[in-house]
Amino acid sequence: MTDDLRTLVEQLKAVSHPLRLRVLALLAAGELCVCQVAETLQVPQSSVSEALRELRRAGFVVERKEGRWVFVSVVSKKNASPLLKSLLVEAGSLAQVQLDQARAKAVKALSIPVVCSKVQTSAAVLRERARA
Amino acid sequence: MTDDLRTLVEQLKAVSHPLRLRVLALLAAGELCVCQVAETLQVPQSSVSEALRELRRAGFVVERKEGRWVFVSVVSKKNASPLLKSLLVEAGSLAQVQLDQARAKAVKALSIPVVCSKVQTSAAVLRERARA
DNA sequence: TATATATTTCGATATTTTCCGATATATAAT
DNA sequence: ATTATATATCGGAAAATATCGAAATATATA
Repeated sequence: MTDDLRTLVEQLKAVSHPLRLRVLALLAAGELCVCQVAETLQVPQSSVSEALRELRRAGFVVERKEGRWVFVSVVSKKNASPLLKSLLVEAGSLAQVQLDQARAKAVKALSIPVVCSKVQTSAAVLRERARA
Repeated sequence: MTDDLRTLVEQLKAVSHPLRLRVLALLAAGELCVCQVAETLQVPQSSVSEALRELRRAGFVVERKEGRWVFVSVVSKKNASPLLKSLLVEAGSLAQVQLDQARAKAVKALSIPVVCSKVQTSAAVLRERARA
């Protein structure tokens, strides 16, 4: 098997999994941190972390560290393959994905990571951001 | 998990496999019968049959029976999802796929199914076609 | 009818993937 | 320093998938 074939297969494998596809499609609506994804989708944090590792390996998402948080987002349009683009379009119309995106909005609105942080932590981050 | 998500995941699973992806990409260059695919890719015929079953389930290929042969091809453009279309574009540029397509041409040129039929059989099919 | 060919399905094993709790690591707050 | 929070990695059992020869099925030929 040639390398280029292997690479494409690996990319397809990365998204042919319910959780990984949901995570990717969720991030298409905007950056989130790992624990926000876990809270939104109601799955164990370690599962989200593993899902993101695969999506990163495939080149579909990138991460940005801020304090103890890791914020993830879909790669920029210029770095996205046509395949990824049409996948996101296709996934974006799924009922489940739309529910997930709505829930993420609610999770974000409530406060910084609902499930894994206290209000003080949120305040600290806001201070941190103001400084930067 | 909602049905629409499950369906998309199944479609992605169908192509996230080296042989299945090769078969699909091979057929993008034109219809072939099962044994021609097996001969072209040099894999057991039962493996090709199983690969095609998955691709059919996913709605990516259709079949047409002619005598004892089963000819398979990619679904028509109007039945192809945008996702399938960009996948075929992406796959079509792979070195492996281009080699496969060239080999299929040679296999077809030699005669009707090289590995699994005799010359008489080929002649019989030509007669059969002439009659139809 | 008997034989050959094309394909599918079966069976059985090997391999990979999934899943999630537990643990480790890193960073921040007190 | 101690504690709390966010994330990553590990371990390993259960489930799913891959693989391919062998048997079954279908169709054509002699």
